[in-house]
Amino acid sequence: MNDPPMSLAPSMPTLLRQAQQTYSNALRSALTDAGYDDLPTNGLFIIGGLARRDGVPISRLARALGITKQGAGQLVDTLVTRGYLERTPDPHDRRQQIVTLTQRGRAAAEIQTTARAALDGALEASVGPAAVGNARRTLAALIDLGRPWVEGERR
Amino acid sequence: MNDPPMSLAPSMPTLLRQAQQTYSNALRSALTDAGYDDLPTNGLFIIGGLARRDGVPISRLARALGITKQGAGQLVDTLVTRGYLERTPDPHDRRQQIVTLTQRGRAAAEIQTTARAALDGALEASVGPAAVGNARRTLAALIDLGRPWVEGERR
DNA sequence: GGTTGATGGTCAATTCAGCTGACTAACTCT
DNA sequence: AGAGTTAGTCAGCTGAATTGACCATCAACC
Repeated sequence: MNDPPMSLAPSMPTLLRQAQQTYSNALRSALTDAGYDDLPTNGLFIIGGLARRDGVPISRLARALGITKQGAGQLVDTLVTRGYLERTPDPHDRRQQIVTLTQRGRAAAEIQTTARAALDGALEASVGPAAVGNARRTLAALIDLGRPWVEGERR
Repeated sequence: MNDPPMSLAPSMPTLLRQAQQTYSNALRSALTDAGYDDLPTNGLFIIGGLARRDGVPISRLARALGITKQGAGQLVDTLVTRGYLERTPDPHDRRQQIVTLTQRGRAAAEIQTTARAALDGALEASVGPAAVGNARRTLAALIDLGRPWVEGERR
């Protein structure tokens, strides 16, 4: 199509993988430069999520990340010991531990949000806002395509 | 039951992550159904890549996957012991071990390619070929955006 | 022709992420 | 007052990828 004959068009999974790595590298290095160099990979995800909706129980994190609640619990553990998160018991449901950002966590979240916005902006500058909007909708449609499938079949 | 993901308007990294999971789930379950249930995650990637361009040295795999050559070596190891790959020394450069698909590997690659094409097709049916093409180009632009960055920082 | 440096790969030990299984505590429903 | 469900933890484990040390080969060059 657009490339010289030698190179094949990369498959969709490859594109997605590399695109994700692009974001991941950008966010991580912004955080590292700002001194937040001890975040586990999924920590970025949690911190980013909590930046928008503060105070979330662990099991919700687990579902959002697609991992077990034990895994989420461990992840929160390390983020707590590293000073990014706090657990506070929910007064309304004494089973729940509500996870919130500490000051350090909020600072890291802000760095991350800024870095993400910067990359988002660079992408829009490169291909135009319409193309980005379209790509987002296409990705959302793809995810919806997979959703029903996942429920039944995934162990 | 209806427990929507915790983000309001999903960020680009979230979309990419879930989109990738969609592909990953589809390919993996197609392979599992066909009896190839012992592939490690990145094994899909290697097999898919080798389906197009057979015979690749390990260090190239490492670069393509964005992992260390040791990691790639281990991955190839397990894929060899599970019967998907073969190592053969390169006669032109006696340092290199060329990795190729075995019969089993080719069979698995074919299943995977078919499954991927099916999902590609479903996506095109959902949003139209133009939108998919646009999304691919947008992702490629995003990846290019990250590339110069990577060179300097990455090993 | 022998040294130097880059490249390709391996071995060993370790870290890290996430999983399973088994369990307790609290809430909900009847 | 139970029975079932949901939230979370503890303990032990696996798998993937890392670091560090190392060897073999090739390419270049004085």
